[in-house]
Amino acid sequence: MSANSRLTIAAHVLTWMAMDQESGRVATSDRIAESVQTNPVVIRRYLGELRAAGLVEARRGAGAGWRLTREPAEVTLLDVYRAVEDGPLFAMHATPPNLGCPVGSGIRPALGEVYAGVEERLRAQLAATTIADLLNDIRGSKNG
Amino acid sequence: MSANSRLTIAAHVLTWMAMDQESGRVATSDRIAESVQTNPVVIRRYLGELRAAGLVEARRGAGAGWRLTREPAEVTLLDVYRAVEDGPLFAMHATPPNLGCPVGSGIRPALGEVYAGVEERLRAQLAATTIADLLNDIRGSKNG
DNA sequence: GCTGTCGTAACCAGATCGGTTACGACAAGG
DNA sequence: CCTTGTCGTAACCGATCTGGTTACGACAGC
Repeated sequence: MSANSRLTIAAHVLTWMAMDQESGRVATSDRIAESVQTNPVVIRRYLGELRAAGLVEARRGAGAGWRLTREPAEVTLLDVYRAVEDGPLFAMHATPPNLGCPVGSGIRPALGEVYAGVEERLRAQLAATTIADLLNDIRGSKNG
Repeated sequence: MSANSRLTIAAHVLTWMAMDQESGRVATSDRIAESVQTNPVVIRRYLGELRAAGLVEARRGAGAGWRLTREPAEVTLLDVYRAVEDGPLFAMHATPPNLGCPVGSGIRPALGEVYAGVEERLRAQLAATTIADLLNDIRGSKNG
């Protein structure tokens, strides 16, 4: 699989913000980029998508930065997934198959049913974990 | 998501072979390519991966072609998935995060647990559908 | 106005994937 | 033995995706 780290990065960003918001400091793309170890512009691109999904908001001007719009316990990985991934998990043929062939015409609906079930389960599982869960997990393994 | 059609194509190929083997003709990459509507070399590449997984075998020389090595009812989509997809569904950071940061060091194991659970369910669901199921589905919707 | 940050465009590099051409390897059949 | 048809695979191209980087205008607080 073309391994996709977008969900990982986005979850990292939000978890970092959830932890950082207790410090009273302002979350900027520069500080987040230090934790992810990448370029601030990359972080701003992710934050832009998260903002479009309503998960974060930005303040501009001097002393600008980012803020979570919801409690970390109310943001699930499914919300994050929806924010940064658009297409389906498994795609159909890039160019249509031969519809004159029984398999060519029938394989897409047949696989479509399977894929729909798989994705539904996947989403349900992602919805079962929140940013707060991740934060607790991180703190728990650190203390214990 | 970088929509991946590899599982779709591989399942198409195997389902086509399952249907075609009843005709008594020889399955060649050229004939399969007609149904998928792509280049025969592309099909041979897929068949090469499926052969490495033990799902098909090839005969060379004149009158050469491909054959399924198992009954279609004994080949699941999980077998196909394993044959043509290698990496994990969700990847971790391409370049490691800042391990000096609690989130940077803790996010990977925390997400790793979630991802492992998701993949396990995904595999279980793919294992529940066989090539024979797809073929029956195709024939059923055609007749009904 | 000065300053710091966002917002975004632009370009590059690497990886993945399908599409295509080409050519050697192989085995059946005449 | 040689012709034939297919496999097996390398090589190259182009499209797409993603991250990395530079650059610069927009914005708001001081």
